[in-house]
Amino acid sequence: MDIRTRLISTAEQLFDRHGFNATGMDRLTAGAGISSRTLYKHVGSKNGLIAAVLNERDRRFHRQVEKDSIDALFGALEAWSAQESARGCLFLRACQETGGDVPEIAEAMARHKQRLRDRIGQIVVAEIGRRDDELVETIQLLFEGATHMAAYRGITTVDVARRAAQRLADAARAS
Amino acid sequence: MDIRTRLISTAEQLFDRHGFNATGMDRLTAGAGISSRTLYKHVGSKNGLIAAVLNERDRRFHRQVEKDSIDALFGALEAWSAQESARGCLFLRACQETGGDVPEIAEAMARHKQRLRDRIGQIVVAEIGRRDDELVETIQLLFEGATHMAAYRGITTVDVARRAAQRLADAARAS
DNA sequence: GCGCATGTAAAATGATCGTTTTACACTTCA
DNA sequence: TGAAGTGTAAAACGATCATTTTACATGCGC
Repeated sequence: MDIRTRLISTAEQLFDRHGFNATGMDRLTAGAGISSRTLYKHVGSKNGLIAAVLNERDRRFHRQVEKDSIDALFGALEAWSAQESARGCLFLRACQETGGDVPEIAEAMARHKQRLRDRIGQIVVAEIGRRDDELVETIQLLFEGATHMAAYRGITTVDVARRAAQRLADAARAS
Repeated sequence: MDIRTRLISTAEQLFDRHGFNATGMDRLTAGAGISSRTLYKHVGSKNGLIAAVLNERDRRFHRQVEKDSIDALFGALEAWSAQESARGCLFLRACQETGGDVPEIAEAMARHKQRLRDRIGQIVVAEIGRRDDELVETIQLLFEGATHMAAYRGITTVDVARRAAQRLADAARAS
């Protein structure tokens, strides 16, 4: 496997499991099996590594979440939570741990959330045949809620979110 | 003001603004205007301080959220987000930053979430005249979602969550 | 075969971490 | 009067932080 890929992948796991500040560079180099010199050649700094991890995660996330129905969207979230482990939104966590002071990290978060919103917007059109910004925001609320509640109640909460979103879409379709 | 109160209050602000690990003891002592010796006499350790902050926040939060209707519940969340600043759930953040490895912190989080759930349970009974676990979980999903979405979309999202919860309760009442 | 990129190992950088300790000042109450 | 309690200031603790540097090994194209 490519060095950069291996580095970013192990860093993602360590950041997710232990937090960003609590994960030192030595644990990252040891985990990836590379020297610190190589790490800095590839990502420049720890913040650069965090940003790289987020951007890579964003790509993988949206590949998995590229669905056209509410049912499939929350099915994808359920699968994601099951395989990646549910510890809340890593993008929000990165921003919170850095106080929102690192531009490359804050921008990665903003991009990620905007893409999620766009995707839900497309799903709403597919489900009810027209745009409905309030419904989009409500589904995003349920999605965000499920992401974080799964951290302490388990992934069964994703199913509850899915049903609620479905019911609200049904009501919007009928009106 | 009491020393301990002042310490916990300034620590809460610093933790919320900059994160737990990123806030050093010197910034905490300087912020509270006390010596490090006094800090350790009062809370024992940094983790002890975090736990104390969370438990105090839990008390204040539930005092503010002690409402009997969906409308008032989300109104309280809106006020909370406006005055305390919206940076996601501080209880979840504390657990995430410590990897869930500190019992006193993990327990404070669990207690906080259980109390929130109980409160929503009472509201549901008041609103539709009977228990409905699915509705309780859905409202908690919207509450949790609003808490985190407010961090990057502003507090207007709380209003969207309130309306969705209201509509779902109306539907449950009618069925 | 030479130069160059790319890697490693390991030490050094200076700063900052959480925590403890030493030494001293003030109040309170018996 | 004096001991106990509660506070401060400041230094020291060893550990760990992110980052840079020094010295050396490898493989590849010209």
